[in-house]
Parts: sequence; structure tokens; C-alpha cells
Amino acid sequence: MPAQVPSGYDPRAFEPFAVTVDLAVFTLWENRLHVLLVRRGEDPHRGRWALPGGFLQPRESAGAAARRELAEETGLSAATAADLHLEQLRTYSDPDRDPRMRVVSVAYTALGPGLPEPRGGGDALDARWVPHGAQGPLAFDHDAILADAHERVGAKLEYTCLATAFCPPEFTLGELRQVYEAVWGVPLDRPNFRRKVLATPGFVRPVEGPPRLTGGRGKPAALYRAGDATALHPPLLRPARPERRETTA
Amino acid sequence: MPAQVPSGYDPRAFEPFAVTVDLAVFTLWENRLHVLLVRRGEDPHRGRWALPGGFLQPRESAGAAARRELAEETGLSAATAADLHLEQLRTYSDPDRDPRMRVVSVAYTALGPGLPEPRGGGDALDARWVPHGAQGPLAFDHDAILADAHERVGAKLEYTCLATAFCPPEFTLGELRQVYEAVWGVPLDRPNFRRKVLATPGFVRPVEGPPRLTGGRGKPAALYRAGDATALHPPLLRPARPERRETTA
DNA sequence: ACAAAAGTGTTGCGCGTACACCCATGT
DNA sequence: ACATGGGTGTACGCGCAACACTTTTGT
Repeated sequence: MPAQVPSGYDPRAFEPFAVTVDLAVFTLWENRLHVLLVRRGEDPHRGRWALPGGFLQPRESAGAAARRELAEETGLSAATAADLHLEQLRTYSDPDRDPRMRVVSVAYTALGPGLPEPRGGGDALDARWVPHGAQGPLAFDHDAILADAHERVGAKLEYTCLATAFCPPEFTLGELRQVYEAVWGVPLDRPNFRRKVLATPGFVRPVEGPPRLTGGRGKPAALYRAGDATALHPPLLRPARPERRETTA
Repeated sequence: MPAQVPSGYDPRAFEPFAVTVDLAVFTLWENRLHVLLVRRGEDPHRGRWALPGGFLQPRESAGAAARRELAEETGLSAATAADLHLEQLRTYSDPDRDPRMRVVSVAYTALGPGLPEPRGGGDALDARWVPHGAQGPLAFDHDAILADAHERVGAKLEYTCLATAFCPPEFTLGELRQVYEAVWGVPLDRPNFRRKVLATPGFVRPVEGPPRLTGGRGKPAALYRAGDATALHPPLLRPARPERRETTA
């Protein structure tokens, strides 16, 4: 710790810390949750799949770095990248998480509607949407980061309006429901979901105009836009798993 | 960003980043929420109150640094500091948050039962428990960190068993309820709170033995210990306030 | 006697769940 | 005609807010 240093910081504090951002980018594609991965072109873990990310620039906040890397390393258009919902997840700082040097990484979670196929950019060999759960072991501690990100997204769907971030500007309630079903991995009751969403003020806002077909079949659905609310009161809890039993007999 | 570098990282990535931890330590004292603050002995902000914290050592994770600083800079005994519940909050990385150099800070939240008065240690002139809300403007961006920490703790009380971290090993349900009341700033209905807690499996575990007096008055209360559960299903929602704001930055 | 805090009982309403049912469109 | 998805209606039951009430201690 910095002890009796009259002015300035302890020089030992200036060990070569590198600061990076890592991104867990989720999207929905054909009703399945996908995550954006890049194939590393450099050692360590050359050829392994990893989360996109990179170093902070000298006068750049971690959030700004995350948005820049999102555009650069994935080849998504600047407009597409700017529309993504970006949120800090947590920071990973284990001394041995990078075998070569000390790297502290601030992880971010990004969400977006059905997105175009990315191209590898920067030092990545390739970039691809991979169905969540189908990815092999990732480089560094990225498996843990991805798991944390998925858990966080699932939890935030319960008590925030985050789900609209997965949807295009105009969407149907069926599409919104599929966000929940894809992330949580459970089917939801359609009528109840509809009522719950519409009963939450500011969650969605109806769009004037004709309905739209969704899956090519069925009755055309009314369109909605994201509202201005940010929190859900009361929350939309995921269905209780069968394992837990309550003793209220 | 690191572009075509055949091996090793881009040298520009090694800008002098310093990595620190900052701590928002809460406790309950006379039924009021208090925060641990230190008075800075060094510039910048010499003499101003601030959150305790310090630099990461070369081979130390942020969590380890947080626990070390907690003991060192506050003068709390090692045993006391080890008992505190410690949890990562988020990372603050604005390039201008420290006027002299680039400092990225990983903030932590710590909770503990009624704690002894701390002594200033390290480079702090003084260390003190300050009633939450009564602190003046803090150094750096610590006002924002403290506000985020308080919001996070309040939210986590709703859906986790975090409240027991504010209590000594053995506590009464009245003491547990005062945790909620102090953090949320609202009174709760005693009978309903009791039923809710006891109906949640694993939240608390009764202790064999005689009851204990709490405030010196009233009927002695049964004692409980923290259970092994970590999450609350269903959550214990705070009473509907007129309105609440969310800060997503 | 009174105050203060623990603990028990009871009632009513709201919301969530689980359905049944009709509507509109494509094949 | 049938499948598919959107949208409406409804009934049951749990959870919880809201009290009223008893018990046990200190002053």
C-alpha cells in the first residue's frame, strides 16, 4: 500500500498493469441466443475462440473503449454498433488470467437485435455469431465471463426493461416474449406475458399503423416501440424451477 | 487498438495505468446506516473525506487488495476485517477522475455488523464512521461511487440474503428488520416481515437457547443465525415509493 | 400502570397462473 | 380444412398488506 510518500504515488504502484475491455455481445437469431466470438490471431491461445476486446487508450474510459472495440474488432457498421445496449458487467483481475503479463479486464455486456454476420477485424482471424452453449472452451477466463454475463442478462430481464434492447425499433409482443424464452430457456404463457407487459407503464408504447406478420403465418401482430421506463415494478420473475420446494403447508 | 503486432502487445498499451480499489463500507450503528470514511493526508484533495482504498500490488487480485486495504487503512482488527462481506461493485475509469494521472479504480462494497471505531492508518489522517447522508462532498468521484453502492445494497436486500451480513453471528428478527429499515429508509410491518423471513427456507436458522433482550425493553426475542441460502424466492420488495430513478452509466 | 418490543391470528384484495376460447392469416 | 400465432376472457389460489390481539420485559 502507499505508505509515507510525501507527494506523488508509490513508484511500486506503477507496475506494468495493462487495462483491457472484454465484450459479451448477445443477439437473437432464429429465436436462439447467440454470442459474438472472435478467433484469436495472436498468442497466447492463437486460433482459440475468445470474446472480442482490446486495450484502453490513454485518454479513454472503459465504456468508450468497449464501444470502439465493438465496432473495430467485429466489423459491424458504426451505426449498428452505436445502437447496441452496452453495460458494464464486472472486472476480472486475477494475476494469472493472462500468462504473459498483468492484465486487468473490465467486462461489458452488449445486447442487440438480429445483427448482420460480422467480419473479422483488427487482430482477429475471424468473427462469428455462435449459438449460446455451443461454443467450445474459450481463451483466458472468457468462459467465466460469458457465464457471468448470461446470468446477469437473465436476472436483469426480471426487473428491468432490458428485453427491448434485443429487439429492433418496432417489434411485436411475440418477438419480445421470444427474447425472454431464449435467454431463460423456458416457454412462457403468451396471454399472461402480454398482460404483464402492457400493465407495466412505460415498458412498451403502441405504434399507430397496420399490424405486421411475424413468422409468415398466423394473425398479424400489433407493433410496439420501447417505452421510457427503465425498471419493472413489480418484476417479471422467471418460472420457479422444479428443484425448489416451499414448505408452506 | 493492438493491430498487426506479430508477438507481444502494442507498446502504446503500456501507458501508465494505475489500478486501485475503493471501498464503500457500510455498517449499522444505533439503527442508522453509517459509512466508513478516511480523511486524506495527501494531495490531491488533502484534508477532504474520501472512501478508503489503495493500489493493487503486482501479484494481487482486486478482491485481495480490497480486503487488505480494508484492514490496513482503517485500523480494524484483522479478524474484524476478515468477517466483512465483500462484493465487487463496478469499475470507474473516467480519464479525468484523478487530476494527476490515469487511475482505474475497482470499487467494492463491504458490509458488517456494528463495528468498532476505526483508527486512521496508512496515509489517512483519520478514519471515522459517518452517518449515511451526513457526509459532505467527498474527494474524486467518491460521491458517485457511494451513491451507486447504496443503491446496489438496497436492491440486493430485495432478492438476496445479504441483510444477515449486517448482523452479528446471532441476531434477533428485530435486528434483521432494522437492517432493512435503515438501508431503505422506510418502516416495515413487523408481523409480516417475520413471517416472510421464516417462510424463506435457508434465510435464517433458529438458535437453541434462551431468548435475549434487544433494546433493554420489551419481550426477549429468539435468536437466529444466518442460513445457507443465498437468494430470496420470491423477493422481499421494498414498499412502493412514489418514484425511483435508475442510473445506468 | 404504562411503554415497548416480540410473537400469533385473521381477513381481504391483488396478482399471477392455468386454462378455454375466438380471430386472422398462410398453405 | 388445418396449422400457426395474435388476442380476450375467466376462475382459482397464493402472497402479502393491514390490522387486532396477546405475551413478556423494564421503568
